[in-house]
Amino acid sequence: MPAATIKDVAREAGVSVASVSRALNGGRGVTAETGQRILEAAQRLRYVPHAAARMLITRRTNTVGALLPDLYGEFFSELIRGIDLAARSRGLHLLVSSSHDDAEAAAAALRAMQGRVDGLLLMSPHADADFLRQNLPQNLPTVLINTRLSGADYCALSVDNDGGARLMVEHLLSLGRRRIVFIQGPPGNRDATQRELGYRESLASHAPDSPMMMLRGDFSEESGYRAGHQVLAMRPRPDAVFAANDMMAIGCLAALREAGLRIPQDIAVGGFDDVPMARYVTPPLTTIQVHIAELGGQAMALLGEQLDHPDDVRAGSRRRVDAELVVRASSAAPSG
Amino acid sequence: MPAATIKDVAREAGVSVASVSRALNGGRGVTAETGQRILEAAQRLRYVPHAAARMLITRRTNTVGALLPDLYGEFFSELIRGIDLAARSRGLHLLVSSSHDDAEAAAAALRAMQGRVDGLLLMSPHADADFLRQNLPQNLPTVLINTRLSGADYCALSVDNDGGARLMVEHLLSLGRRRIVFIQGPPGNRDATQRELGYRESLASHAPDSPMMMLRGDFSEESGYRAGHQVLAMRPRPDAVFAANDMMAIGCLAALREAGLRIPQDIAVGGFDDVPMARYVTPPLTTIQVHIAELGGQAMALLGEQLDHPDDVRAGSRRRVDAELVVRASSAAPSG
DNA sequence: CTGAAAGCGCTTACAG
DNA sequence: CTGAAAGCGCTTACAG
Repeated sequence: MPAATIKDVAREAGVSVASVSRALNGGRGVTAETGQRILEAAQRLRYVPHAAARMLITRRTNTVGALLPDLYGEFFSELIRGIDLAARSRGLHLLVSSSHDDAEAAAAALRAMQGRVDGLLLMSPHADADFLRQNLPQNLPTVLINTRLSGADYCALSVDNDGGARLMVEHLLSLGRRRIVFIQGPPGNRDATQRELGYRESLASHAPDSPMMMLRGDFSEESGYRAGHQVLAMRPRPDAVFAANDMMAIGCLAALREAGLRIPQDIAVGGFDDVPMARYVTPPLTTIQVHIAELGGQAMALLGEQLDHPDDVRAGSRRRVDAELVVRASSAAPSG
Repeated sequence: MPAATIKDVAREAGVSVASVSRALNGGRGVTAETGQRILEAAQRLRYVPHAAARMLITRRTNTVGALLPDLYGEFFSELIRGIDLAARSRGLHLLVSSSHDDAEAAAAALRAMQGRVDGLLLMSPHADADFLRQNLPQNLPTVLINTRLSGADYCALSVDNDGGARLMVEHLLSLGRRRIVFIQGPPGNRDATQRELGYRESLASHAPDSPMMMLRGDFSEESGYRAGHQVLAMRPRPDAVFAANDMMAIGCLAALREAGLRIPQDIAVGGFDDVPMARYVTPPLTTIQVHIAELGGQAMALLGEQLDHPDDVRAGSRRRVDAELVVRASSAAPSG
């Protein structure tokens, strides 16, 4: 037997469908007594309003879409969880889509979401200004997460990579380290670039005499390991390494320890991300923690505001999620 | 300006809406020439069919729902990724919902999905037979993932915990270990119980003379650490530890090493899950790997079959995803 | 307060 | 091949 419709409820309660609709949507415009009768009838029939019909007439889907580059790994896991929680608390459903290999696939995913969502959370390497102009349905509330976009047409939210990196450099400097080498991430990667910028800025302003030293990496543990070997060959040897992410820091740590260096006595090591593993390597890794779930939650909050007040969207509004220094054993004063 | 509708396209192309619909849905029933004209008009207007209207009339949402207990952590991260990939390859959208603290919240989430999805992937601690009968919309194709349900009314998919645990025990036995202690998971946890069962079965059938030894744990690293101390106190000391999950194995490893035991020479340690960290502890952890993404993918495949052939649903069909032994340095022959 | 009716944007028999 | 029309299940002015 097919699911009950509003007609069935109306018949069961002996009223019109209009009254059923009113009773079930807040109960305004019906007497308490009719309302009660309708509610009971609906319960008896296990009536659940047909979502599509409601969407069609109200032009509201009560759903938000999340377009992400991937779902795998710590970062996305936390991000989507933050989004999910915030969406649920607003009574919104969450439609996810990820793993778009190229811009065309991302565009298709974007199109496919059209009409299914009231708003969009978008994080994509393809999301430059052109792409958005081409593919984003106009008037669809959208919040950009961690995109490289600098334009002022959309709300955007990102991690404070720059500030986080500065925290790390200042921490290392405060320990008395003066020869801090930076292991870069993949060229063109936005996070990596911003973290490097923070390193440069902080060093320039707080220790103008300290040399800026860069080693190439690609975020992989292996590249960190290789960079570790390069560090070993540098003369005079750096007294601290700051890797643009934890995995490289971990690889570097391994290379340095294999060579017999004591950490942090001989050389301090810092990373970025605070992956779960950071606490488990030997010695535990000093790093920068970002509250990713909060990133997702705040993005959802921003989107929620747009949904509630479509008129005064503060397009171009930017917000950042703070990063935080987590000191562990891999960094300490040279003496001890 | 509001989004273009099928009427706009019809007017633009100078045909009826019926023809537009036919042209855009496979092009059967229109001449190539008209079809072409319609396609161009649609493109010009950036026409995207209104999803809700289509759902309403076709009774198809082209969406599947995934109800999960959580989204956080390695397991769910991989699971949802496997689901997402498989869904996309079938042209299906993915609606997710998670973190239902109690049965009532899970029920509400289930109800909210009604009418929004063509099928359901369900993994929930609350999903016992009663719960499903009460809350699952009838006739909604559903695949249960890793539920404790033994009934024969639904398709179900689960991890082969039992077989995986047997692999580990057989491995340890093959190394000559004869006193293998098992660290249990949380009481009532299905995975934990099945893994323990595998331990018992395997020991009983392959080494009936070996003692069965159980220590209580709760899947946390701390509980593994505590269990490690208990292991140290046992006389004669076990020559191998099999923890019901990796985190406990890692905690146990720490306790044993702190006490000066050599691993694996003095005692071998095995875990279950193959979390990313397993490769990074010292020594790297021997464990059981489960292809979680495959679990998600296969669940989606099972659901896809039901969607394609609603008539011959093989309700009650069970399937398991294999587990695999990954040997690392934490286990080896006692000699070295 | 209540109901009849229009209409949201589609698809699909049904005629022509 | 093509179009007019019905209808999917709702909500919401509009009357009464």
